[in-house]
Amino acid sequence: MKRLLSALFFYMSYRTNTCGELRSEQVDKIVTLAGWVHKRRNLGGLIFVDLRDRYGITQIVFNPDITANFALADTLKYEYVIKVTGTIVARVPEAVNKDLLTGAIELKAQKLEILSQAKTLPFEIFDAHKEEEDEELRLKYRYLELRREHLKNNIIFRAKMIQYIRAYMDARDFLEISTPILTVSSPEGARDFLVPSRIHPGKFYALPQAPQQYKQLLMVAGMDRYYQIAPCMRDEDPRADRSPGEFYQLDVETSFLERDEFFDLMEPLFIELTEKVAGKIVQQNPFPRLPYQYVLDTYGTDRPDLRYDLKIVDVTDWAKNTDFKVFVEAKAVRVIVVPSGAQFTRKEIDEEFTELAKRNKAKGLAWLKYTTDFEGTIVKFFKPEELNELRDKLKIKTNDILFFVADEPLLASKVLGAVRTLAAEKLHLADPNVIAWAWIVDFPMYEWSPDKVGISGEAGAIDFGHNPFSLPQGGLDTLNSKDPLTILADQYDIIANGLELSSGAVRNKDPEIMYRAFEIAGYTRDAVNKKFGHMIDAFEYGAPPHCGFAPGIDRLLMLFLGEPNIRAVIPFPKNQHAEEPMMGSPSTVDDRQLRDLHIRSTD
RNA sequence: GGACCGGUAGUUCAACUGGUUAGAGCACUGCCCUGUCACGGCAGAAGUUGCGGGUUCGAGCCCCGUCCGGUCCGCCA
Repeated sequence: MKRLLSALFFYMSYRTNTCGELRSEQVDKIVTLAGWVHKRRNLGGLIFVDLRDRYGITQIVFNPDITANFALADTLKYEYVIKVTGTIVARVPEAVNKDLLTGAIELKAQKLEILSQAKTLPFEIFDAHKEEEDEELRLKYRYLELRREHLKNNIIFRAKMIQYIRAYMDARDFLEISTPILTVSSPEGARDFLVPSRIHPGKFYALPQAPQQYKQLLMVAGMDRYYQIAPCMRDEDPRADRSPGEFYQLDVETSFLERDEFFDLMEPLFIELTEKVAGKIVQQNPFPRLPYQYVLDTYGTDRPDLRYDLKIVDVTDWAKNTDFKVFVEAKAVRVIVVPSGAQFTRKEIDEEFTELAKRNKAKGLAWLKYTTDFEGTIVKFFKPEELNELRDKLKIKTNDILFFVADEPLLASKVLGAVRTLAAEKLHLADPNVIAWAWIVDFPMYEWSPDKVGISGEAGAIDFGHNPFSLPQGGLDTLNSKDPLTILADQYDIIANGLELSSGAVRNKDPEIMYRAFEIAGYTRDAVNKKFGHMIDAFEYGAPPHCGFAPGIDRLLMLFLGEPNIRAVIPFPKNQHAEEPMMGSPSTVDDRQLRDLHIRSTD
């Protein structure tokens, strides 16, 4: 009986194969395929249908001599869901479609069944290379857009990458542990999403911006290797590379590892993802470990694209001895030499480079081309021997261009950093198949925050540079003896191709160092106890040394897939106004729900 | 919160300097077609030019307001 039922089930089953797997080897087999009508070509007495599912496309032929219900095939429209049973046949050599993996064969349909009809579509599925429709429309019908090749492949890639990460972590004794979604406000800077409590009138949960405190408490709990594909929620405005509202991180924390041991443990993951999952090339292995101040000076940003060299050089000493007043009087003069940059036209220099420099708050952008000799509007301010000295010092070659910024040292580098990016873009210096990973280390513990109100009541105060739970290098002694703005933290970033993927840190697990670190940033002992009492408390019951990081899953996908827009790697993204047009979130709720939550809307 | 760009058929776009009945591809409807794979051919339907006001003999086009969308800055690891 059981066997009879299963035989019957097989006979009645929706499909025996997928639309992506059939090859010449399966010729003469009788199969059943199910999927969507991707294209149809109705020749009158003969109908071709490209049948599509997640796995691929197979051509179906309906022929009145073979297909029992041929008339039904005449009614097929785009995106109908159908089930077809028939025989696999080899195509004649002239009819082989080389663009299709299944192009050597076709399915000769004996029986057709329509499983679901489809209305006229708001946009075409097969026309996937375009994607020019209004994004609002595409987001509203995201389930249709997800049928398109490009987006479908991105989402499949996403699943594969996460699967690879899980296997990697599992093989290294990491435990995947879920932390609460309903939690309390976190110390990080972004605005929280709040969830009103029904049971506690006037109180709110917060959605996690990151599971930062939980993962540290897991270390105290002895779960010495933790990870999670963690949802993070932040109520901030979106950007092309920043998902509005929510995103995912590979959240990681480990105990009993020095910083460099942690790097050694995690680096192979990024190398394997680059090479095995994304099929790209790792530029440098092991990853360079560059100090924060060095990259800021040399590339004008803490997340330089290292696929190309183009370093910024300080020439303040040289500039002081010239007669060019702007250079002599400036605090610093920095220069970037762009090989082959002499090809940039005056229009490009004025309208693109100088404009960019001004947008970045430079007063101007000086430049010199070197062809047979130096040329440019500022040549007249220098003596020949000064220019020769510069040429030798910077090893300038024919057809180089030099961009100078004279300003505060940091600003000069920052502006030239933007110039560097633009020049590289225009000269196509970045190889899209290469990923240049690097660790940026030694971030400052504190920074000057002009907007923060200090203890004295006036604007401007010392604030944490990044994560307040980072360990200051040198510990308590350093905190007590050095100028706070010179103290470095055991804090690091991992970057690639100009994208920041994660920050991380060796954490501060010592209550005394914590109190002192917060004190410098203007928090009293009481304030720290009130806000982080549970953390301090936990650290007093035996806390292991621990460190971790949290690379953004969506950013990793953008990097591997070369997507400039983060929404192309998220199945159901929110739009620029943090709305989701398909489901219609956020939405109003009825009065009764609000009453239950002790909430009244003022709008 | 601010700056810039945009909004014409289901969709992607066109419409000269303000001038006839706002056009084309794809999709859609009907007909023809047995080897197509961006199939082909014939015919057809489809529009409050985002919305409101103004200037003009006349506005898709110019002006004012407003709504919506995109990009960037502010914000944000």
